[in-house]
Amino acid sequence: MHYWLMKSEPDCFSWDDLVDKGKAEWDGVRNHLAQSHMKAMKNGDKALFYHSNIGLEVVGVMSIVEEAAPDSTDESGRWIAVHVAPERKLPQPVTLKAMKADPALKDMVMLRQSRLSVSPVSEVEFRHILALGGF
DNA sequence: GCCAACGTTGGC
DNA sequence: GCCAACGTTGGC
Repeated sequence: MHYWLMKSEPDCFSWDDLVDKGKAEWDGVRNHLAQSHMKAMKNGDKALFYHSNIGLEVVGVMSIVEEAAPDSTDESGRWIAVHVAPERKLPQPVTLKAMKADPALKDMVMLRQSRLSVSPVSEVEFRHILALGGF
């Protein structure tokens, strides 16, 4: 089992949008490193859903329900997407500020490479964020 | 193959 | 609205 963090701008696609849909294609990722992370995802892996630009916080946990397949929004055939489903909403969102201030999270890939929209999270980091979020 | 110019992302 | 980081493009 591996853990990930995936960013979305909530005015484009939010946690509530994902809950409404029940399952969604995580499409539109056009960065090779982010793509390689998505290709490494396995069914059952967990991913943190992070709201970028507006909110700036981790709001919930998703699971990967379909592994990498061609991105339906891509006509070139070069890009892939995975499908995700909501698992649980965090009782308390975990803000970027809180993550930056926490020594236990100082090595998080998303903090080191802020522009990367899909990044790996260690199991320790994942559990720590869930604890901060009220689990 | 290098590098300057430019575009995009994302935090502030 | 600005700017830093970083990816991409195109001229040489």
